[in-house]
Amino acid sequence: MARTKRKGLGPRHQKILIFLEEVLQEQGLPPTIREIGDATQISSTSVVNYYLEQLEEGGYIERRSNVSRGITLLKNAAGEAFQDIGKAISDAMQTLTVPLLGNIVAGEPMPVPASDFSYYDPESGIDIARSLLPAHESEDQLYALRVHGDSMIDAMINDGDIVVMKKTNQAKNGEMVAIWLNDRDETTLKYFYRENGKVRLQPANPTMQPIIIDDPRIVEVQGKVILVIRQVSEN
Amino acid sequence: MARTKRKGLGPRHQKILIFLEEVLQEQGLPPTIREIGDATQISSTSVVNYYLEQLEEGGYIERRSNVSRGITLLKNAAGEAFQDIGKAISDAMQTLTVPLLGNIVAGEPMPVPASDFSYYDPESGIDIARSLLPAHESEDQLYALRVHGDSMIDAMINDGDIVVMKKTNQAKNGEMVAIWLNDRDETTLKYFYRENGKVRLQPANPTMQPIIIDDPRIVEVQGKVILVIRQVSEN
DNA sequence: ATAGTATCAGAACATATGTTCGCTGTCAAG
DNA sequence: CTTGACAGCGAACATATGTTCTGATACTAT
Repeated sequence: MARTKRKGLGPRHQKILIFLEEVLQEQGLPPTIREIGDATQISSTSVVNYYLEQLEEGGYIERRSNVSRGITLLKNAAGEAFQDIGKAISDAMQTLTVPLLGNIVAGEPMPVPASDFSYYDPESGIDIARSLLPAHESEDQLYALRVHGDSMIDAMINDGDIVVMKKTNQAKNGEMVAIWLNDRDETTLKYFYRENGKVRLQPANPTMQPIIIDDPRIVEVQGKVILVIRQVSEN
Repeated sequence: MARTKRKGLGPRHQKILIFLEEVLQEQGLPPTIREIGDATQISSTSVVNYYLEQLEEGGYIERRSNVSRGITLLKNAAGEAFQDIGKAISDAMQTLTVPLLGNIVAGEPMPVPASDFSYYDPESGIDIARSLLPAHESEDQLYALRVHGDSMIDAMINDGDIVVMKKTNQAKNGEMVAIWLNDRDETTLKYFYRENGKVRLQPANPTMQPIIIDDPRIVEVQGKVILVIRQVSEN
């Protein structure tokens, strides 16, 4: 009924992408439609626009409408993700700042973010390379706490360590979670296992014995441990 | 005869420079004159232009005439040269890739980089945000090892943990170092103290007893521990 | 006070730049 | 052959954006 649909990138798409990469590298400023046209031997601005629309659909670029030079390169001609020129976006992609909300102190409930804590004033933050985190962690569910004292020694966590947590109320088997024990008035970090109606809390330190909780209602999951960081002091 | 000449940067110059830096970081696209005006409470485009001219004279920015958004930031408000937009330099500044050289296994000497290992082919690397490291660590002295087994439990280091080390042959008191014990044929991580001719190796776990070495010659410092990272598995 | 300069506003202007539309040519399927 | 999707051109249009001009205000050295 018609011509076969375009499969991949035609030579003009590629030319445009290559030119975009070049210009961004050299000028630090995205080109105009007419500049692209000149560079790629496309005489009409509408045709350039035509290809830009396709590239945007394909996820290669991003455009801001009615903004001059409002083109952002996302993938290059080879399809590799392109570190955006001039943007720290790639920074934000590679490193992630997790708010340091407070301290874990033995005998006190540990700080837990409000259910919506997307806006708040972090006293300070911890920078974590994204590659250290599980792939899909959404930034706004994470927070960090600093451990004070030796109360978490059975979790192999030392005084001064930083734990990066993910806010959650339920634990899956095998996850390390922060748990508030109603009957003892204390917070601990343990591996969580639900076993025929009971809850087994397993210390990270394999030389230590688990705690078996008969009544699951007295355990309250505060969050899930994602990462532990220990900065060994310089002294 | 007239008003005293402007000396340095007025508050508006600074506001503009700061805004420029911000926008470039976040948008990756220089702002228009009107956008600058809005952001800095300058109601007239001519006034913005006025300040931009001054900033250009002062070498803070560069402008391309008759080009929309043709502003390039050269120095920031503090007068520091601004990392060239469009370079991944800022990436490299904030995150640092430490080569993962191998594993620590009980009873085997742990891998130590050759004295010059600036060029080599890392099988893999660990990304660390610079802010997690002591300020002045030079990148090429660092390497990482993964701990296998429970042999480092007395150092509060678990199976699977990653230790970031700095290559060194001598330890200062109070530093946590990797030590090869000649007489026992094993590597351990301990806090190092030299005390009247003897060496005291203190486990990180405060519940455990130190090792006292009478003859300092049987301890061989392999490196110094900078950071310990534990990625809690997802399962 | 007076003059001269720096600072600022607002408008008018010029043009740089994105958007839209009509029209043409090609090609493959029906 | 006809049709319809694709590719392309050029012009017209709308507006986003830099530039310039006139005038007002404030401040300071003379």
